[in-house]
Amino acid sequence: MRVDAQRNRARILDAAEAVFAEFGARASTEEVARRAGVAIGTVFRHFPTKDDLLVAIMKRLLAQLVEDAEGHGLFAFFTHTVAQAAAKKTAVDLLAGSGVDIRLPDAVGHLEEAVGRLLTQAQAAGVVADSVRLPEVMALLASVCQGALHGGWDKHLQARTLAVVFAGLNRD
Amino acid sequence: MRVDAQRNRARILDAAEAVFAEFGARASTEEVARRAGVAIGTVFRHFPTKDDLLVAIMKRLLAQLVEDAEGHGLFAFFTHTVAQAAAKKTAVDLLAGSGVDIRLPDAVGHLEEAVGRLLTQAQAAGVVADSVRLPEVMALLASVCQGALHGGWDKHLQARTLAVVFAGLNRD
Amino acid sequence: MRVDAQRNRARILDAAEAVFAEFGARASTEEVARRAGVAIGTVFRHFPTKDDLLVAIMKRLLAQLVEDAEGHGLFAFFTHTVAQAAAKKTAVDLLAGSGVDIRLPDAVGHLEEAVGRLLTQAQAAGVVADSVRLPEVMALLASVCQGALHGGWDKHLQARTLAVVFAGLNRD
Amino acid sequence: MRVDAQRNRARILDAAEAVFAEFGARASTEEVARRAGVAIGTVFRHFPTKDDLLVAIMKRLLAQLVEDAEGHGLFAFFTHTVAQAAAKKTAVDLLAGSGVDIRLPDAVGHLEEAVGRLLTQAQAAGVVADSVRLPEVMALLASVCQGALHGGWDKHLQARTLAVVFAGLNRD
DNA sequence: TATGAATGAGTGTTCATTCAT
DNA sequence: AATGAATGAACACTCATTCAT
Repeated sequence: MRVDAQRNRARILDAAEAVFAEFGARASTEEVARRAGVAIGTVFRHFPTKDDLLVAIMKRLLAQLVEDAEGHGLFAFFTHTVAQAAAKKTAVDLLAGSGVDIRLPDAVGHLEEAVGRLLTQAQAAGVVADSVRLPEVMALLASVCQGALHGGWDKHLQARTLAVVFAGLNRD
Repeated sequence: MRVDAQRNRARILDAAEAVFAEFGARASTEEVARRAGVAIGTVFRHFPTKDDLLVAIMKRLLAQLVEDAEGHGLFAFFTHTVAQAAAKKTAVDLLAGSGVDIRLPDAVGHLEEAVGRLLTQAQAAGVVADSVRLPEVMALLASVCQGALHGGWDKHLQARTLAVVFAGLNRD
Repeated sequence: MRVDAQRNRARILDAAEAVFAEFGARASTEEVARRAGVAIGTVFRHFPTKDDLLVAIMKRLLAQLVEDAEGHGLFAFFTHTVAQAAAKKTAVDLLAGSGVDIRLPDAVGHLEEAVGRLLTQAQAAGVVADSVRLPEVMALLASVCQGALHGGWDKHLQARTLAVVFAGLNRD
Repeated sequence: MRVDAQRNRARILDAAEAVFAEFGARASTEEVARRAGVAIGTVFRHFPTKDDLLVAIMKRLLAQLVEDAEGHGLFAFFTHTVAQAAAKKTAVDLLAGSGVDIRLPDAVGHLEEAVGRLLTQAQAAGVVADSVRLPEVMALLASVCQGALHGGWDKHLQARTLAVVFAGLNRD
């Protein structure tokens, strides 16, 4: 039974990620249940509140970002993350706080650590100026992701925009 | 009575701007009416649809931005707009499209023209590289505004982040 | 000023007849005002209540029926009235009492008198059996009008249905 | 819980039939819920739209008519149905199309078949002329029901009116 | 533990009616 | 007398959440 429950939890998370990515955080919990192939009660058993569900998604997405950060350079990570932004609509949306107030100190902290490592490497490699600090890097990452997401930028605009940011990081 | 109606229209817009800034676009039209000191029917007489109200707010805010663009340099305008972002939460939020689908080609077009002029001036003055084009400037403006808004950045972080962007624009 | 008011009253009645015929009694008073080229307040000055307006229309339509009754035989009047039913949707609808409770003893009385005269003539001419009384004639008239109206009968079905009724009146 | 749901569905239908019969199709869904002893959400769970509820009532009533048609002669069925009309106000009202646009081809088709059988029998028995066809029989049935319903006819007037119709059917 | 029916507060919107101009 | 802006009760419908089965 534990196994089934675990499987259901995962299914619900997957469904929720897809549904919220498609319709925004205003999508109904019923729709999530439908997509997960589960009754509405089951969703609420696993996540007593809609917000709990959103928080859980966020945690997964942030963990995914941390994983992505391993094995890339800072600029590659930036580019990759921005490109994914539209696909992972929810993450950015939720970080952006669409109605829901979410605090995820741990998950965010881990991401900051990961990006911090990339920053240090980039500075050691001389591609980012020493005066740059982590907060503005995180700020720029979040900003450009949101811009890319909501603006519907094409690849070309993404590239041009990131070029400006990278130039700015390289030397300011 | 035209005068009173005009006054009410303005009051409703002010109230709506405040309410939507505080609670997001999901705030109820009733709350707007309450804050405007007006019956719900009056809101719907002036704006037959909640979306009409949101569009009207957007138009005002974009017009305000256009006005702000006159008489500033590009970087000053950038800085000022980002600083205002949190105060004018709605504008960015709506541009970001939280649920509501809004097309404002005219108003957006005017803003682009205004920023385009600033860009040309900045390039003439040699503070922005000639390779920079308007689309990425708009993209960066929107991005950083959203970042500043949702991330709750303090003045210091705003400044550091913009410093990177300005350096990037200056030379990339 | 009296003249203008009278003109407005007539315009409102005309508009109301058209609007209610087109959209049913659920049409809004605003729509009537719009079609009459008059402000909503003017409608309510002339007819303090929507029901008052409906009653006024009914009176006009019944008076029209009385006029139609002059110079026709009973069967011709029947046929003509049924054919008009769809065009004069409201009359039948209101007689049918769609929500609104209306008592129009005088107007209905006059119509009954007129039809009574036709009945007497028809019996004198031997085309309607002597055993037939006015109440069932009125009942059949109202019934078939409603049927024709709501059923969307074509001319052919109208004719066949009336043929049965006329045969029944001729000899029962 | 399927059982409880079924019970609720039935209760809602009963309540709706009563409420719409009493107040017309303009009665509020809330009133139906109240009379059914159920929360408003339950009504909408079973009938996602007010129109769905009206359609469901219609289907039930038409099915009832079909059932009534079994085991009666045409005239008896006519008489019985007209007498019931006032009690089953809604059916006629809805067939009459008060505002709501409803298509019930199947249910109506079944009723036509049933009445068609009665007609054939009546013609075989020689009480209805061979020249009479089903469409005008249906038309007369609907018409007289509406007349009886909205005119508030007493038993006596019903009988006299139907006598004319039956005479007309017998020989025209 | 899963189900899905039930709840009911809340939302956007309409419209008859009132009333200040 | 006419205008049309304002009112506010009412409505159809949604959805997060609870709970009986």
